[in-house]
Amino acid sequence: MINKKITLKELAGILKVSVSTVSKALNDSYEISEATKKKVKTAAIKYNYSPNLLAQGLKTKKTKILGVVIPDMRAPFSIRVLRGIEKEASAQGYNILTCFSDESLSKEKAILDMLSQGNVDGILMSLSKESQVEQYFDHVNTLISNGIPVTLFDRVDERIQCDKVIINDFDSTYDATKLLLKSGARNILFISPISTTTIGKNRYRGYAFALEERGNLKEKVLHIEEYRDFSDDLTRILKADKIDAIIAANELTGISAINIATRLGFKIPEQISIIGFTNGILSMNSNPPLTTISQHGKDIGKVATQKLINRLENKNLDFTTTVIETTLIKRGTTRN
Amino acid sequence: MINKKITLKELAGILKVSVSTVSKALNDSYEISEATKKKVKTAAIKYNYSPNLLAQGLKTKKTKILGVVIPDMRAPFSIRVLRGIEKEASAQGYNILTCFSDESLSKEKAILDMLSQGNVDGILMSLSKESQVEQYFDHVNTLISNGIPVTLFDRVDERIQCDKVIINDFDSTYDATKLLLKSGARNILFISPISTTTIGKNRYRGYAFALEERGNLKEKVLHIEEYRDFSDDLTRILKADKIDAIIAANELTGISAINIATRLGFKIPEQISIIGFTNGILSMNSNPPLTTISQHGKDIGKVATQKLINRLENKNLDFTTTVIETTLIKRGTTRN
DNA sequence: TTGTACGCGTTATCAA
DNA sequence: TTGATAACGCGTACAA
Repeated sequence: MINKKITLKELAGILKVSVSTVSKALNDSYEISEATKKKVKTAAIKYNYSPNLLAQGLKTKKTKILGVVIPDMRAPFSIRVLRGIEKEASAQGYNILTCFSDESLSKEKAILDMLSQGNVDGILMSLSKESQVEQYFDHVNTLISNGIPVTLFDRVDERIQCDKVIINDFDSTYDATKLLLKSGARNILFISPISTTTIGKNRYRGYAFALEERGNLKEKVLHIEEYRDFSDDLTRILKADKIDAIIAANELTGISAINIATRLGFKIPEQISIIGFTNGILSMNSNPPLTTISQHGKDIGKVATQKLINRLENKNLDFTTTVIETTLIKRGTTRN
Repeated sequence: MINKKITLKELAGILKVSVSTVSKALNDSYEISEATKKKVKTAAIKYNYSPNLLAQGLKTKKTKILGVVIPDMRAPFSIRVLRGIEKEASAQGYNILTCFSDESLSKEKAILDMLSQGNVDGILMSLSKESQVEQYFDHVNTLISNGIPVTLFDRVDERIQCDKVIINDFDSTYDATKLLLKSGARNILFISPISTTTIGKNRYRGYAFALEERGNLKEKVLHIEEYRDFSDDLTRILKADKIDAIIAANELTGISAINIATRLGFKIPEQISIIGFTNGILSMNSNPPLTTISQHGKDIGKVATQKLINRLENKNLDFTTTVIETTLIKRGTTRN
């Protein structure tokens, strides 16, 4: 019995003016006198009017909704990016429609299909593993050529022409490896659950390049499956190879490495140093706290959103790629 | 240059039939012959037709979008619920529009305002702290009386008449406390960053009741601020009071308690047992792994979504409240 | 300064 | 079995 929804037409009826007068008054059109504007606006508040977004969208072709496609919501990094996106979007008056592709190409296709049916003004997305493995991007390119702006973040591909926001994955592990070398490590193990993604490859390259540059050091790489227990593999390697440092290609792997090594009796960081990725809640609360490469997930989300909205509101911009620099956050799992 | 969007009208033009015929054919109306149905459908695929969701929504008053309002996306529990929601929703052909109230009443109002403008068929939400402190729920009740179905989960209030999904917070801490007592603990500290919420109060009550039942034991409660470092307070208490067990009212607090106690040289669980909340990624990866009360966040999300969709598709149901039972997951921070 | 009339892309009603 | 036509709620060119 409280304030029921009211339409423009009904409001016009009450005020005994035409629909268009009400519409224009509400939109502050110069054609309407201040007097009626005021009258209409107060009535709008009194009768609790608010425009129907669907009708408005249908008319203006703008919904003020941004589609977000994320491959894996279990990843703390994804959540940080999502927070950045949501915050920036809502600050700019946009809402977000969040979808998860579960790293699957077919789900990704279905999502883009749905999102291209008029609901969203633009799309923020990170490619699924499967898309990257299959190197299939037609669905994304179709979307773009259909006129829906897309901003890719984190997992991107050069075969897709659009705005992009990435981190310098190569540099991140290159720097991390150098730090470990400087602190005396000589047997650095690289553990990666994301070897199939472009990002995973770049992180590996940064590691490998630093070793090669130093000369005389052997690469040790452990490819694992995401969200799978790898304690047996790691235990074997730790015992056999006199590993004195570990770089993990994502946060969870870094945390698990700490736990496994600790359980085996290794002192961290005295005997084994560990560096992980993502300055997330896990790293801050591990024991000891994990030294990580911060990807500034929130910034990525923020910048990606800004770029997308910028494109929505200003046509004919050139596509650009923004690189967010990573930062090494030193905590308890590395020496000095 | 690829498959451009096409409308019903254009498709009708191509096929030289009327718009309504195309619409009906696509919707498998009994009025249309199989022959033309087939013809229309293949043409629809060929010309890449898909309905404009806005127009469809405007017409049918259904958008197949569920609004989700969550107070705090940093909470691992929220994320688990969100996953449950997303999964169930997408399984049932719904999409979700995710919003975060940041525990703020004014943001919560703004969000509901926006969501009530036609975009969503129904809303899933958990109340913000501020709403619970202020005991202000008019915005939610207005929404409901405006005809938008709402399902509340986790943080609910009896002054809001709608479907609800909750856990038995009282039982959860009651059981946890009993377990600790049984294992020999006599000085159990309860740490809570959520004392202002109904849930926080119930969790406290479960703890207090178990102590009272046992008789002769003193309550020890530490109220803290969420996401704030409480090591000083805890250190003081741990040193002064010979605490032998801790119950933390949420996951992050439990993890922090482990770290602080460990840093002070206490052996866990030998000297201090710890039980936390939420069977999340943090608890599984702490050192030692945290014994937790699993709230089955994904189930909560799933059930809440099912209830909402059920209401959307079947009118005039009575409101019900579903209680999801918690489970104690014993891991490394408790004895035997 | 205000009002009329049309269209956005659909579905639904009614006639043919 | 098919087709005109109105309507959903809004914005806007154009007329008044």
